[in-house]
Amino acid sequence: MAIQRPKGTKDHLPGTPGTPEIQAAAHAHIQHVAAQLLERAGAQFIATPIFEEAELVQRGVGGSTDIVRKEMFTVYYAGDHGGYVLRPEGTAPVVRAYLENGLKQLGSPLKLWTHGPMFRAENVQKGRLRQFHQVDYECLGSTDPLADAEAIALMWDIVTTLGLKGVSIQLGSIGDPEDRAAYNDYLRGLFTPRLAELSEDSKDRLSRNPMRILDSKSETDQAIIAELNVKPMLDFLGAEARDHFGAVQGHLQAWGVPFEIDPSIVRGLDYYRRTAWELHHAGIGAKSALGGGGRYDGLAQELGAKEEVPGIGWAFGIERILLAMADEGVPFPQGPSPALYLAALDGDYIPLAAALTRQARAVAGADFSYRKRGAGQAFKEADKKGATWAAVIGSNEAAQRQLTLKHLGSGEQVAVPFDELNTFLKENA
RNA sequence: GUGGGAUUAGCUCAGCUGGUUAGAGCGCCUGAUUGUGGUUCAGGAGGUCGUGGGUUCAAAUCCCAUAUUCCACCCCA
Repeated sequence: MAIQRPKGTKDHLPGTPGTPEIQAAAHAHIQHVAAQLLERAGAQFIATPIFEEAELVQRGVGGSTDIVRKEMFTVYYAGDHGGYVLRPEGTAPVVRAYLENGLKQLGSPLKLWTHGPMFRAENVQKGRLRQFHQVDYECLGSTDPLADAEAIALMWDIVTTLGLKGVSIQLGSIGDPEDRAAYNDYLRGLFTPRLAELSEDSKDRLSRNPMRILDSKSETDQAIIAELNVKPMLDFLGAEARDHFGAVQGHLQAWGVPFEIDPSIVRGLDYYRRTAWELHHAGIGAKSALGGGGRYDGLAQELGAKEEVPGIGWAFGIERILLAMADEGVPFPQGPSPALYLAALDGDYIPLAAALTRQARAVAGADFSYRKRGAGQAFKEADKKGATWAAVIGSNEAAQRQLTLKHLGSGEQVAVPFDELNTFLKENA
């Protein structure tokens, strides 16, 4: 094997080899289901470049995050440009495009969705790739808790429509920036005297992001946390954030969307505030998050907008959805299979088979053999291609100007004149 | 970035303590099959044994490095 694909990437293949994670048709299915539900909800499709100015990611995602500190793919070209980055997530680019193109003119709030590859230079393990694919939804221009609840409900509708049963929504609020600052101060005050006892990771967390200490996997850390009787973030919410969080929960309950309050939820990107949530599934490895989202009312100004554009959005990982579906044994639709397969019994009739096939493609999937085939071979090929109907063309068919179509599922045979073929396929494909 | 396991045909894997032309099943191609598929039978293609180096008369097998992958940590989708 001379050249291999880069570490942490997957080829999306036709057919059904290996896991659904690499099946092109399975990826397309997820996108299709998401597209349908999101567009029914009024979300409009938007696509942004795969690469962006490095500064967009640094300011949007946040300089203290692991994404910016150690996971950026930087792109240089022959010139003195400082470098682009392959986008690691979708929200900052969508907000950038909204601001740059004045999409406010389309009305407010504006619901947008996108999908495509994202890039993070991480170490690889199951469900964790360097190029992965996300479906991304953003609702810009509203601070209403209805926007939050609707976003969460849409995500829930997509995973349940896909057939997943084992998904849970972990919902929390990280408050407004001043609430979070107060909580971080509280945590630092609590943990600093115990600094020497904390794990190495948590010593580092104490300065960068104290909330992360709370879900440390270290037993000694957890013992200290239990001993200190740490208050949850939710106790520090200001009145507005608390009311907002309560309203979000109320809407979800009214709509029958199940969720669990997770007071320790911490999202990895700096721009989040107030509502934050994750979708989890037990069957996809150590990282059980299928996706997550949150509110990011400060992001637009961080990117240089003069006026604030409140927003809320989420993303889920298509590969992780596929792993979850495989874990539950949820079936996937396969790639395209023709409604009709034709083969000529004699070389003289190959042009006729080709012409009829092309005619049939006006109404249905159709394919034919380039070579003359024996009748047995013809049906074997048709079967292998997953055709619904198959027929051979020889002197009889050519003389009578009709096909004997055989239904490969039932074995039933039907005589269909050439000029009624398309009508027949339209009704029976 | 850290620690551990794995890597032999397209896929799943066998290959004993080093020994001559590296195997199986599935899949693929051809034929039995100049007029009816899923079955069966026969034949065939496909391998730098992840890569590079070392030890040895001799390496898929032992040693070192490296790549990829899986598991865990960090952390995210």
